[in-house]
Amino acid sequence: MNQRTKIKDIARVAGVSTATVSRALSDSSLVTEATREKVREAASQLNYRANVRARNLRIQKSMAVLLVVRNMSNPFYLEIFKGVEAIARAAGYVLLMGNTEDDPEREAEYFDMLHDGQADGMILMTGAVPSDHVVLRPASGLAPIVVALEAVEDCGLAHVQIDNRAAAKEAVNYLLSLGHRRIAHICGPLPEILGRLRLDGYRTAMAEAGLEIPDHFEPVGDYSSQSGRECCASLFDRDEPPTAIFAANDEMAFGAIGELRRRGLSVPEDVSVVGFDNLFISESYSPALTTVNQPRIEIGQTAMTMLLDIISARQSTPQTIEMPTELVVRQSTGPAPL
Amino acid sequence: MNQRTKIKDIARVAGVSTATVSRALSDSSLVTEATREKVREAASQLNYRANVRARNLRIQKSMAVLLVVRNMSNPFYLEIFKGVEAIARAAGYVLLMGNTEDDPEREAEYFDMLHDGQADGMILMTGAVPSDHVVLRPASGLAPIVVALEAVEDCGLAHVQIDNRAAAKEAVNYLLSLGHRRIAHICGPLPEILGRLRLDGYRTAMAEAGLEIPDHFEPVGDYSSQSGRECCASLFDRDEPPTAIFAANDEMAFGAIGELRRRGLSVPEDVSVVGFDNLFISESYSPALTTVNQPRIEIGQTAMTMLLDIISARQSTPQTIEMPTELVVRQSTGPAPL
DNA sequence: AGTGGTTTTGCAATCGATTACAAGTCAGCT
DNA sequence: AGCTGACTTGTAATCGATTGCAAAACCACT
Repeated sequence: MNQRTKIKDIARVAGVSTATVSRALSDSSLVTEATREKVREAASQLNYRANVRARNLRIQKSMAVLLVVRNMSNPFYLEIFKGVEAIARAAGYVLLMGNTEDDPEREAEYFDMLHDGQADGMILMTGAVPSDHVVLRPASGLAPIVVALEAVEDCGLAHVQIDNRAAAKEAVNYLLSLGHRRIAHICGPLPEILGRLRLDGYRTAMAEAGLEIPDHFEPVGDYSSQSGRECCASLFDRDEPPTAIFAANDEMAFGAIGELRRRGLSVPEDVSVVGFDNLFISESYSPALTTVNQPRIEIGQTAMTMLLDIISARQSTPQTIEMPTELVVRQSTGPAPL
Repeated sequence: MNQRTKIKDIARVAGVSTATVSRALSDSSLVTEATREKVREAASQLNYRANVRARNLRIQKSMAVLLVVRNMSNPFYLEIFKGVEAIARAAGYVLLMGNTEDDPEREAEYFDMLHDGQADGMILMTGAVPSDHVVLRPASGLAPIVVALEAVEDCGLAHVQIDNRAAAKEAVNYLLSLGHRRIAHICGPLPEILGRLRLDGYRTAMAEAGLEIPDHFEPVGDYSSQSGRECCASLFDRDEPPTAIFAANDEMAFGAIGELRRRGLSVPEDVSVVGFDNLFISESYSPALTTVNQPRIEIGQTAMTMLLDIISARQSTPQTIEMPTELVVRQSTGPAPL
């Protein structure tokens, strides 16, 4: 049922050759206005739409880009999807979704899809790259891949990033400016570069303020709110608990706030909490969460724009673009208690 | 750079014809084990992957399904994506994302994609269907379209739904069982069937309990937390405010809770709040939100499974499957105050 | 009418696979 | 040896568009 009329039918009805039909419909300057009109007439009468599969084979493109994430149901990606989609569709590309679940085999599959022509390019939001895949070393030019918000070292790929270290540092500095001294950091998983960079920013800010970080002030979570809850509990089960918590993402911050409330502590009067990401929900959380905003829509747009530049060979060296972050101060932070 | 080796190259290296190569690689029983091995050898040596574009043209499929939503950055869809993706990939299909932003033109575009063979099927999560599109009346069989969580009347399309009315009723009944009598409902937009069904469930429950609904107890929001906040304010700016609020979705419930807190009311001691959807974040909200769970992963899986059945012509009449919902009781609800 | 030049059109190759059909191979049997 | 039938392989058509090249049409001008 997918296909009915083909170019041949139009040609017959309009009384011209298939070549002319093709040219007329693609607005080539090689056909007279009269012919074009005749063809258009026939086409719309027959409800014609060019078969994309045939065209793609012929022009050697698929007009599709792959967007690959580690976990499709992570809300963080939503607006990135949106940004990517907007630019892609404007350029006539469709968006293929990939979900790796951190499975190396799946990751490789998506690279294969690039290789076998199912997509013309790929935006990667998984930190992993198959070590030695053919698409990584194209015969000429740059691999049509943009790594977004993750970092792959020494791969010769284009990147769109934020300065995680600086952003974390800014968040901690803000807490310091409120008079907090005992500030803890709920880390993300440390095998990942992201978690390490944010931790590093935290440590740097503390060091520059001349503060020692107690041993147990750096519990490690996994970005889930449950882990935020547990890390928070570990902080408050000991003496001299922190007066402020900087969590490596918003979800862990939510977990921490829940745990604090469970313990009868109020935010921000007793403890201040800062998150990272500025999820859509952070603003309507109560208390509204102070957090580091990542310009996600713009990140998506930028990544897709870069990818288009690479695909069309406008760009042939791997660029790294850094997007600005911004600390959004809301109600979950306040002056340090006395 | 996308394509390098083709079937011809393999044929040459393996010393057989292209037909044999094709057959060997597709595990046809028409080739001897020896030949197959020879071909496999050559293929892996040359790093061969079949060109998907060529194959798709020949077999007249695109092995892609379209997932079309109104707004890509709505967190509600996340797990549905995931469910759809899981089934699709298991069946060898890739997932194309569509985003309509409620623009009828865009909606039509996605139907065109079906028509011109860019996708083999479509899962629609927009309530809208172009009134008279060719794909809606295929020459034979059923249009390869499944409508999920929205309803399109009289369209002859397959549906996956939940019983919104019953679910809403159950939520309100629960509040009634806690002793609440003044229960308000923050509605979703009423032009949409979803909003009307939930409102209807609320009214039915109230009527069956013999309760009158005051005029202003049905403020209408737009599913945003901001609108939840405003609707809540409108309820509490008058005398005899409700002791419980049933919001048509979780985000509005969050907004309402924020507003209640701002007014110094505590949840659930002073006011109980129930949401709808069970967003990922609702569990870690504080207080954890009592809400109606929709089995989103399963909804996605079911929709995709139905679609596959239609595509493969295993199913030729438009079915409607109803998925079960479940009231998840958490901390945002409690006994009615005296 | 003939010439040259510019547009328009058509023919047929092409993209790279799959597959119907024909042809070839081989073993077993009389 | 010749025949039958089962099993492999190869040839070439096909999917439906795009496009290089050649042919045709048209126009203006001598």
